[in-house]
Amino acid sequence: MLSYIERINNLIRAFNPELKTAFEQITKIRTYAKGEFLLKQGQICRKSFLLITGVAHKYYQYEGKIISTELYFKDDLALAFHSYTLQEPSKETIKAITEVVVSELAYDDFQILKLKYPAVVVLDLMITEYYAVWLENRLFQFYTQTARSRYLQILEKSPHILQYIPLTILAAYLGISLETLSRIRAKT
Amino acid sequence: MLSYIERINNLIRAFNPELKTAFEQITKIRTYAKGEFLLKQGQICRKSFLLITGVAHKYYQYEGKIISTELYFKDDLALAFHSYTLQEPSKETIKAITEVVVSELAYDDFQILKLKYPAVVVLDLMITEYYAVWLENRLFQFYTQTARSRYLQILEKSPHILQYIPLTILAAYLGISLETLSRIRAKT
DNA sequence: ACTTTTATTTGACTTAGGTCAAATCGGGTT
DNA sequence: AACCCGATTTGACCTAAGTCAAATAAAAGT
Repeated sequence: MLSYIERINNLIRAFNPELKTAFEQITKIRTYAKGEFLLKQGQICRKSFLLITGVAHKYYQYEGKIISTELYFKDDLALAFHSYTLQEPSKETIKAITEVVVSELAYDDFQILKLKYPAVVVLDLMITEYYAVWLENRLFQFYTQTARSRYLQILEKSPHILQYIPLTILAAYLGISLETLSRIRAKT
Repeated sequence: MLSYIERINNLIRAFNPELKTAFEQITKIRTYAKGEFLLKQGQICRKSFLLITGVAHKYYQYEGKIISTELYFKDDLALAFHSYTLQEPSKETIKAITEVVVSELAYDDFQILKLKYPAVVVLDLMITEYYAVWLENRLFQFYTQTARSRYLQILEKSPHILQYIPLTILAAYLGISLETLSRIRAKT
């Protein structure tokens, strides 16, 4: 996702103390071991996960293949949007690639908070807006860029990704086969 | 977009009379002739357009090619999301394919309404959520479906599209070349 | 009806990326 | 040091879709 985190942080910082306390009370720090699932396909996504440390991966399977939808790092908000928003079973799985520490927040608690504090609805809207912009951007990249330039762009913008992510996952995230990624890396 | 319009309509129906009046006052019916632009690339998207009749097309140019991002029919809400949300110049253009009648609503007026009525923020959130789900779905289709099955799916789900849309635009919307579309249509 | 323009189809050829299978490379184990 | 297992690379071949160019077909203008 984009670094909309600053804007959102500003909004949160402006929350009154009462609301801040309310937030802290429904938020829970938790650690997931490497390889553990934050959400499994078929489950309803009832929590959002704000990554504090580590790397996570959201993906689904389609006709045997793994299709990556998102990679999460520090400060990213991980959730299966469709499932979370409509509280329906998720097609996507979220898995910890490294050990991951998250701040968890239950959907229901968040909804209750929104009823009580209109400012939280604004927060929700902002997060959703930025997710939509991120999606538009990803779609744009798939329309206009070749596999190679998508790879190069990641190299440039987020070289840290390569640190932690096995090539299988990176290939899936780029929407190409492992072999193609390997060939791209060979040249250049 | 999905037919989220019902849910949204429910929400709007539940608005109190005062808010309904306020809405009507800032909303304006307008007609665009076939070929006219609702928004040009480079402009800031300062209005949203709810289509009442007609068909419109959102697209951008990239390296000489036209890339379609959305087709709008009756009850669809047309706007260049990134530009609208951040009030930045738009990469996208919105054009009337047929004569189009819309209900226009200015960004600024909508923002003011949101400040005054929290329910409008909820409305905005709902619309944005459904747009994000629509985007996720479109991305999913590009990942998993071939050009042919994307075409067949449109044939099945929205045959009315073919009524009004020249194949050039449909091809762009499917993310394929005009020739490929023509060949797909030849078989089957 | 006849011309001009625009939309669509068809043909020949190219290309990015996929698939399947085999070969290497590492890094732990013992 | 020898072995194993997953990760990565390399090779040979295939396919969906793109490109460019030419041929029709359909619309619009006169």
